[in-house]
Amino acid sequence: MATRPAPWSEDEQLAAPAPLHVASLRDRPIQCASCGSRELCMPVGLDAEAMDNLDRVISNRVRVQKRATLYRPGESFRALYAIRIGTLKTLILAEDGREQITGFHMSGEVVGLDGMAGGSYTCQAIALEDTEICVLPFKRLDELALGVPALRGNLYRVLSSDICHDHSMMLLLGSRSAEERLVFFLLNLAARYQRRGYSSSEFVLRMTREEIASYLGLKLETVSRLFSHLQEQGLLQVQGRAIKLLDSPALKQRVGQH
Amino acid sequence: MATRPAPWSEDEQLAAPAPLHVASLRDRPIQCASCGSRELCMPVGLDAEAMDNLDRVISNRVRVQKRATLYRPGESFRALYAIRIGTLKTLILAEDGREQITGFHMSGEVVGLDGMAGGSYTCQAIALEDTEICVLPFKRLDELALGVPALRGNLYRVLSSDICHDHSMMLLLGSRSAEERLVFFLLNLAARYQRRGYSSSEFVLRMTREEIASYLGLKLETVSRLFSHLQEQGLLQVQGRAIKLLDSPALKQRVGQH
DNA sequence: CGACTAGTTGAGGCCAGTCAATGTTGGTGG
DNA sequence: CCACCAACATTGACTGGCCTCAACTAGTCG
Repeated sequence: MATRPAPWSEDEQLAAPAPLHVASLRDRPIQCASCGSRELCMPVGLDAEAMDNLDRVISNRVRVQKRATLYRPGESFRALYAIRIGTLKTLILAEDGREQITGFHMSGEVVGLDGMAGGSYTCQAIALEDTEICVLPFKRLDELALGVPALRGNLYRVLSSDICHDHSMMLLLGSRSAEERLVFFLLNLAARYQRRGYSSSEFVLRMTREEIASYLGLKLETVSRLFSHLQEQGLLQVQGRAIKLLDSPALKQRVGQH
Repeated sequence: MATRPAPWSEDEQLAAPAPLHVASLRDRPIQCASCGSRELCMPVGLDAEAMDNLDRVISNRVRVQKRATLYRPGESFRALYAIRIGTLKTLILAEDGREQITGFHMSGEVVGLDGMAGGSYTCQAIALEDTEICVLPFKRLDELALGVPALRGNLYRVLSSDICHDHSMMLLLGSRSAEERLVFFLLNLAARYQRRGYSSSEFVLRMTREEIASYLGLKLETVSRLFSHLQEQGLLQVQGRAIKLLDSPALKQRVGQH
């Protein structure tokens, strides 16, 4: 019944050894069942057996150093990557050199989805801090998912959530003012930290002003000015990358949330 | 091995009868194998048997009248929709009433992917002209895909392509000037018409200036002025919605393509 | 024919970008 | 440990691209 093979069906072994800044953690036994991100990640809702099988699918866990690249455009698609600990940015490059950050990703999130379409990644993923990654070879993940509806659902969910995120970014970039963009960004970060058990009102940014600006379609000076402006109004406290949201309700109101 | 059921696993029957402006074409026998869009759509690369099975998955083909809604935010996710003939726009609505068009979709393209994540659609899909749609009940599509790797690949491809499209829109909205945005838009339309066997230099827009503007994060006056401006420069000819690209190479150069 | 929608064009204003100077922070090596 | 340097961040002055508001035209439909 099947016809031509799927593009990722080649062996998932890496052709070349990983570069030094992406070190394997193969020796360390880490399991989904004991991972702090399991409630946000691929194993959500899997029973013990399925989770065991997922552990076996994960070919490798790697550490990506700050500023190092996990994958880059053109590299052939073999795997999805789940973030265990740390933060990544993904970005696309235009022919003329302009670049746009398409997302900041934290623990439990899955990146590399852009590679499933054309056989190779279209984005570049770069660590914003030392980051630990679970490598999910796609061929094996796909095969396991055949027998595990919940895993299949999670795969679909991850893909579709990414689409929804991107849609809301299009709304942000297409119709919102600079201030609204920054406030949305901060509230979104806060919510994501909260889901991970951290404070939703106090956190340290992992990215530079320039990276925030790129993500929000602004210039770094504008982001800097907005931080100062919001601080003057008593809505938040900024000290370099340390952010304290002093009045979340007012911030939410400012962007028409609730 | 499976645990909780996937959210779309309820019966795919519609609870209520379809509204009048979305009429069923159940009686008309249409098959993927004879569909003009098959090379761009879900059946790409399927063998005859798989294509037959896909035909059986398609519960229904419907006609959506111009300006009618195919699905709307909050409506529970049951199916993906493949466009057989016609054009749709998808848009998201902000709480404050602002809206952003997230895509224009033509024959062979699949919409509704945003609904897979949360159990209900987050976008609204509206026909820009009378449009014929193949309804792909997701539960059945998913089941068929278990046995058909090529179909599974197509499903992944459609999802991932959407993500890539959205990324390029984020680059467009975040880093490009109004003129670049419009030129990109026109060149993209041209390429898509060409793939469907139509002229890539002469076509009729299905959308208003305001819809183009929304998609590109601009105002309709700006779009109108840009059309006039590009026409003055001899790059294209505009007569209402009829567009003729007079110098595609120059247009491509203007946005740094090749 | 009038009402309505879609599109064009002009005048003026403002938000965010650009350019530039200065301050701050953190990593590195002496 | 501390000095140094480069990367990061802040702030100001000015500019300009796109938005806003408004008038007008063209086409459509009852």
